[in-house]
Amino acid sequence: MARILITSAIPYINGIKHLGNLVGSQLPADLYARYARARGHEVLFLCATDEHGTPAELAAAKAGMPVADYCAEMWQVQKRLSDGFRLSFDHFGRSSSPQNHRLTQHFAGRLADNGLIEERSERQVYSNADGRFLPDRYIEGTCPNCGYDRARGDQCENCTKQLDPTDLIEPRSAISGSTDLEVRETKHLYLLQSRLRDDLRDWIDRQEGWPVLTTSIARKWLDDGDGLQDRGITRDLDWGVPVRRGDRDWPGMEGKVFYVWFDAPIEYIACAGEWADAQELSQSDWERWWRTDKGAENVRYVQFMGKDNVPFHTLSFPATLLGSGEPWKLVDYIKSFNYLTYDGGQFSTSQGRGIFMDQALELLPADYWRWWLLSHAPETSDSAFTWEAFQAGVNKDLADVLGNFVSRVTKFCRSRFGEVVPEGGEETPEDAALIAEISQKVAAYQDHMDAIQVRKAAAELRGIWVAGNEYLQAAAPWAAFKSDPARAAAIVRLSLNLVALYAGLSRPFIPDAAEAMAEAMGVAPEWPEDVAAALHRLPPGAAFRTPDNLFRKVADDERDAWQARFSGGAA
RNA sequence: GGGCCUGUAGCUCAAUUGGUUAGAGCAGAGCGCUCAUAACGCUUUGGUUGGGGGUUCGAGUCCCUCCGGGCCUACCA
Repeated sequence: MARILITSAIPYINGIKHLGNLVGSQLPADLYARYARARGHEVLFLCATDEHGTPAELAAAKAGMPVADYCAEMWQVQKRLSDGFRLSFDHFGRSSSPQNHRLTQHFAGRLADNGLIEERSERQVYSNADGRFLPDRYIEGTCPNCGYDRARGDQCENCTKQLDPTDLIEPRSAISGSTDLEVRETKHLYLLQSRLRDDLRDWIDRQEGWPVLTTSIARKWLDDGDGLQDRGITRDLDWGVPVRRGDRDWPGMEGKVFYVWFDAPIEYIACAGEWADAQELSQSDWERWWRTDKGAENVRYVQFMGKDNVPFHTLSFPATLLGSGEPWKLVDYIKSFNYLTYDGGQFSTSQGRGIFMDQALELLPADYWRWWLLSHAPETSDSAFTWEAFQAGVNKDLADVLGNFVSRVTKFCRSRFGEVVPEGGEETPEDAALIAEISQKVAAYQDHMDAIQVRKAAAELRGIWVAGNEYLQAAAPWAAFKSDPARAAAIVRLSLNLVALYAGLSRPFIPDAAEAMAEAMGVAPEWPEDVAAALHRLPPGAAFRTPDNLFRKVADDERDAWQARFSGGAA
């Protein structure tokens, strides 16, 4: 029994996320959270929307809404979709929460008190037409290197040369197209991460077993060029956490907000506060997860994220926590993921290419997506979504191997013995061998889940399902029924127990089907800490219900129709 | 340009970190079963581990080089 704090990278607010986003953070985090709870650990699983920054302001403007209203509405949308995918967050918060405002300002104050924040003057491009400063990538113009006329202020996408906005020929606002731009002087706060470089490196070096993806990105940032760079943590925007030094004003910083990447990770902590408030708990109830002086010293903290998020979670956020000088809990394990590609290219929000969470749930129930995405999680390299593979995977694994097993067992029993767990018959060495095999496979499954090896865990779970079919085929209760009905009863009894066992084991991956299996067997979907005992769990004579088929198959023509529909262009 | 990751059967992936004959699933072929969603089970075809060179008793694994794919490169998040 341990205490495990789990956070998923918080999804940005400006629209519905696609399946690539989902499989890179929220879905594996949910898998692990569900597993940890099933094993009896105390879990706090948190996620939230990431609401600040320029893209949120622009998306709200495009929707013709005040940004606060837009975010509130999009939070509702994302919450509903999270529920649809059965993401079991203990709380789904918002980075715009009052709790996060206070905490972000608190951290800034602590960092300033510790000499880790510096005010710097810099020159940035201001658009008079848009009435705002423009981040580099929101400035377009002609590339001085290759002549491409839609180069961005940070980099030319055509020749990949890195640019400064002032390098562009005929620069214009990417938002309005206006060329009425000027360079203005503005002051910003910088977090002096460079001073924490050695502390951060020591901390990274102490970690064992982190994915190569995680540590290599962290080391690259620590050692690249002049080493870890200081980072501006404020912006000239309206929407965000107002810059304050703790609970005091910050002279010279009026009208500015903290940079979204400064306040977003802090929301992991603030979200625990939101959770406590929502549950009518006290401050100490969330602090025991986050403060090592208040109970968090024995918490294991695991983060899930896509690879693009790694620098902020390995460096910036730890710098914030370490630099505060306060005993905040640092992450113990960072599980990072590569990208899921769609039919050979990138999922693209702007081009409407790929499948988005709302669309996915219109096509098929959550379990189909959860199973396929998790069993193909991009752990070692980018992995590809194709409709052919998706169809083959869900049809074979879910409908044929698992669904059909439940169907053949329950329907055979119903037709020969009725809808009750049959009594009588001796347990044979064949049965004992199955129990031993399942026990061994469950141990392997648990090892993979403990190590957060998602694909290996999925493969092992599938193997456990397959073992049921192998057993049934070899034991052949339909043959035994004619010569030795008692033996057939024993085989069927064990097989029905397998269905109940599968419910508990499968629940982290496919929670709805697991519930259906458990309900049919008249039990709760519990984790089999003792497999042998679990396989004798159903009392002879107990009633069960033959469930509807757990999974339908994806037909070739609907696969083709979906492929055509989601080929892109139709945003 | 620099850095990181990656390349294994037609496809998707393993391979206990240098150790026997490189393994699974899917797809293909054959057989079996008839309880079941034409499902299940058994058997089986299929590999010069991207090419070349090197180190080693031994290389998918380490080194060099070439070729291909991907990502990151710090003011998008």
